[in-house]
Amino acid sequence: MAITQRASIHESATATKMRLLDVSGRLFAENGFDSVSLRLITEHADANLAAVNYHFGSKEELIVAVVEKLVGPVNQRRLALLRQINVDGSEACQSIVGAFIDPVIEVASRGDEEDQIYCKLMSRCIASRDERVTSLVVRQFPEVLAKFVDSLRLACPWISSDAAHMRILFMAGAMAHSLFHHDKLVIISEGRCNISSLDSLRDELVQFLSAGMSAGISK
Amino acid sequence: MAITQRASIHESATATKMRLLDVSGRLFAENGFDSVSLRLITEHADANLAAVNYHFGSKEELIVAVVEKLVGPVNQRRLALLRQINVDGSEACQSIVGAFIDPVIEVASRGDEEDQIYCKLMSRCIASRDERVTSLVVRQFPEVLAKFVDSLRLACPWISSDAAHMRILFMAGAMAHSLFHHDKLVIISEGRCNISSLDSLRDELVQFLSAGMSAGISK
DNA sequence: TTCTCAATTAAACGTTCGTTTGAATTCTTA
DNA sequence: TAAGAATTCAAACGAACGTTTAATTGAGAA
Repeated sequence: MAITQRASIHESATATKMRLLDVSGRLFAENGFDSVSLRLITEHADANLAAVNYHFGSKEELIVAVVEKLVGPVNQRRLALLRQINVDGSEACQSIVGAFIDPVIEVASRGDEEDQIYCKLMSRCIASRDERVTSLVVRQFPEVLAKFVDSLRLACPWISSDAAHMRILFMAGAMAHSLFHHDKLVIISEGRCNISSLDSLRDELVQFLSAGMSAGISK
Repeated sequence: MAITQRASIHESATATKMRLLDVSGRLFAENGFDSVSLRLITEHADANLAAVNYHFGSKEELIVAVVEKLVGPVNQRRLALLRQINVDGSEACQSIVGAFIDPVIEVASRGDEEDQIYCKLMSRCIASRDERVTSLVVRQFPEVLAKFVDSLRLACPWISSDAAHMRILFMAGAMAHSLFHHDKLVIISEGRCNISSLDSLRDELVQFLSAGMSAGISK
């Protein structure tokens, strides 16, 4: 008997489904997961209101799909960059910091759009305390955290395990926050600071963070 | 004629109003501004559902009241600490970082409660992109940012204005993120890291950030 | 062509939200 | 104590949300 059963919800990839993923990413990045309604998403994606529930099952599963599509590749790239580092070199800390930050910058610069929506979405994920998102982060970050802690302690043997963990946390926070809010800096500084490009922000971040990472030997 | 008009909404300070402020702070800190409904707030505060609208006008004005009550004093304390710093000293950067962080730690340690709800609320404000909150932040932080930039550039004259602004942004991000998520670190590290106290986190933060702040002279 | 099933559509459902209302109650003060 | 203002209360309102349903469309296989 020829069984032609309906494809699993996560296997098919129609044009509508991909449009929903793309539009959702944009809107979630700019306005947060809760504030964006399915009606807004489906309007922007030229789809019917029921399309999200049909293709993804629920709004929650849509969020999961959007986040996993974004975070997974970035973390894989981080680990790949980390493996290439010589932890004995004099610039090991800069390389470690770069391995953490650059995959995000790359994703942000890859898009054909002007605004850096992927930075904002990524930062939103890191900074979120929403259970739907943090459960994803908790699932995806242990390996990244462990590997970066190992590399950091190889490069800077005087750092305790607890301190190394905290410094990775500091790095993630500084990166997420600055990628998220650097556009507000021109307002809060009342025009005195104008970040020209993502690359200049990246360079300042690396200089700042690598100094913090290796702190403590001379004290 | 003796006009006894109703007091302005923001002047009176009944016990109910203060209970609402207190309970709202706790719930907002733990669950975010949107997720917490007026019904949940008024239940926890032993008040009627209409109490918030009566005492504050709207939920939005309640949020403003909660945030301003928290952020205002912290920023004043920051500026006070900053004025006491000798920017020529060898430990100027540590003092600058301390002036930024310690007021938050003080508020967090002041409460009689165990959990550090004020840290979380403060971090939620800093990290938020909610218009209601960011407009408050944009209004309250220009002076703090400008003064910290000035002090940093006096202590480290080789830092450009743009770089100084960015480093303050990095500091705020690392602080907000780590105060917000340090409780998740034990999970993500799979038990390998256990932050014992807020003070130990503070000390690591200061060491990390002051190194980042003064980075660049030897390059 | 006819059948089949994935995809789309319009409409409605039940819930939750912030807000409003008007009466009841408590507190103040003359 | 009596009058009036301040506060509390139960109840309801309209809007917005995620979700579901049943009918319809459209393309590929038999």
